[in-house]
Amino acid sequence: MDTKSETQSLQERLEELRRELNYHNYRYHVLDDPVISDYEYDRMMAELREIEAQHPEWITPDSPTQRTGGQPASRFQKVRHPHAILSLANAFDADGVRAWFERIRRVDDRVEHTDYVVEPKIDGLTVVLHYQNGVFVQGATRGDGVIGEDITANLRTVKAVPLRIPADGKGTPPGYLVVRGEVYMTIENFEALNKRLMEAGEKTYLNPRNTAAGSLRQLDPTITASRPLDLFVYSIVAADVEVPDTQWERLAYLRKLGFPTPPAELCPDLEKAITTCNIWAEKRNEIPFEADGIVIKVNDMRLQADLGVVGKDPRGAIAYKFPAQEVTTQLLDIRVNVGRTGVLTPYAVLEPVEIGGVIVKQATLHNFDYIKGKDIRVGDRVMVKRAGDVIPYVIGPIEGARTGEEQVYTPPQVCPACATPVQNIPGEVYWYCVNAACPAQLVRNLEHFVSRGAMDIVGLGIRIVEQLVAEGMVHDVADLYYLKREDLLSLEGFAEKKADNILQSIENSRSRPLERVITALGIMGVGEVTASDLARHFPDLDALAAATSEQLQSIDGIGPNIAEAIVDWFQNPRNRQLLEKLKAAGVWPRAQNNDRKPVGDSLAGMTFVVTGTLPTFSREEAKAFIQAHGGKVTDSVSKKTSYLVRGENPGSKLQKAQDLGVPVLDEAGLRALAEGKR
DNA sequence: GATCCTCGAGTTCG
DNA sequence: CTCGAGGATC
Repeated sequence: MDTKSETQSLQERLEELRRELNYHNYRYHVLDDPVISDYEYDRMMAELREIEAQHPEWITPDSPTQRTGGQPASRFQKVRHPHAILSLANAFDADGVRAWFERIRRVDDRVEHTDYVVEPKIDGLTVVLHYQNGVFVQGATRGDGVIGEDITANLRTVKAVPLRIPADGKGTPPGYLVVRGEVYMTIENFEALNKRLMEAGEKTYLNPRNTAAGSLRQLDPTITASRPLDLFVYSIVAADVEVPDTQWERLAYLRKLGFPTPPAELCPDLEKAITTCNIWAEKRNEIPFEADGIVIKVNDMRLQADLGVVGKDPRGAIAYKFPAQEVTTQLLDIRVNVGRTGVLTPYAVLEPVEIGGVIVKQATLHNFDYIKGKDIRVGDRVMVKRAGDVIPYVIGPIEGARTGEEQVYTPPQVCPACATPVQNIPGEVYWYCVNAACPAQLVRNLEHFVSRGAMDIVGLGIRIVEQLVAEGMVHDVADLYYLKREDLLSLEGFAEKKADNILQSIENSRSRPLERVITALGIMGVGEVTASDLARHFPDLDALAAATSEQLQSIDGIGPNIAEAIVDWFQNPRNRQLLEKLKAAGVWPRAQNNDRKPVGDSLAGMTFVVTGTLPTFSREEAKAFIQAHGGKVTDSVSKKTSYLVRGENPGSKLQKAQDLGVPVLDEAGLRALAEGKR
């Protein structure tokens, strides 16, 4: 390898990183309108540090590593902090934390036996609060760490900021005290605020951090006052009295003065601290505010001070960053899927990007109104988030990053699969392809028909379904029962074993109970729950086909719309033909005597929601267990939910349950409840 | 008529 | 998990 050109390209990368970082710094600190996520910024900074560590001769005073922030905006008065408000070095995994430990151990061997305080790194806006004789006299933003902005008037409106300490009036206040904290917004308050802003037709915020920063930097304090902001205080910047000499005791001291402090844990050694971090990382979705990582601090403040500072990062603490759940990327294209009901669903094609450990290339955009409402354009830099742990979605465009090249999206006039003009029911959000013979719809229909909750034909996945449709072997779902062995063998990738397995699966599905078959038909608005209600009221499909709208509406949960959809479905000649074919194929279940005895009624009258993975039950088993004991299972937590059953890695439902005060059980608790024990 | 609850439909990656 | 919409309830 040519080392000369390698050095050259490394130097180019260095320049590029500096340029980028300077620009993003300016966007973040001066314009208050960042165009990349903090995580990406941290990553770039880490890369730059890495290069500079290898080539210390390249470090220049204007390198972004040599300072911590940009120039403060001019509209607020500038404030010089009594001491530099430092930032933190980052680690991105447990080994990064251990490497930090090794570094500081070499500096001072007392590190060997120190303990640590672990606190969440809250995603908000850092503030510095000044108290004179117990009275709040000034508050400032962090700014570049040396000079911040005076936002006293705004901070006074934040209820969590004590205007007088000690807040309980007991004891003497220090003559002079400066503390550091983080102003943030809880996820719940953020969502409520965004909803309000949206309803008022105003611009919404992308995330809680953005909102907290934007709210605090309002020139009009009455706007700040209307924003539900919160505060955590976690460090003492300056004081004219003796303060405790460990971080752990300082937190207690701050609490005693009346400051809200973050949840924290005292860990006897580093491995314990790392374990604690990992536990918190897993519980990340349960905390009511957004955190982008966890801070590990050497508990002994004297040792912290002695360890000193590298650049602008104190050695005595490190931020263990979570993998990003929210990142920005380029929206390359918007394409459209056709669902089995003919609904057109737009999705975003993204510049591949890593979110929470997986590479995301696509994200749903829900519907065309969503694109329009958020003003998402092709070519935009967008903020993408993985909801809970799984499905990525586009939160919105970063308008500040626009170049003018972005294209406003126009929904298609015709179905992307069959070119039939699209239709929309006025007042409704969705657009439909109304072609009953649309091949895309047929594929989706078959997919639904063979799916687990319907006919459960195992081994018949989307790929094979697509093949069957493409070869013209299947024109409706009933054709599956008329497939010949030779047909399957003629398909690409089919050998005898595979063909026989699939034929056997299809054969097995002939005996599915009535409710499954009703689900499989794919009547609009009729899913598993409604299908099973219907199966309880009608002995077979002929009886259901003969039902009038009035009869159907007498069933709980079925109103005029769904009743009409059912009647319409059975009147459609195509569907009548389909039913004949099913009947001839022997797929004609009769309602079973639904007198499987409930094991008990100990859970009667109670509604349950399950979240996360349970130790021994699968989701389906848990559901069956609850139902067998007379309980009801629904999907969403509401005030009517009696208990939330939580497993490993719970989703946002747990948060909601806690907000609503719904009691939470684990699997053992559920079993105990079912058995009537307390 | 408004609000809450429940259901259905579409969806990502490995 | 998210959203929209239908249905139930006050």
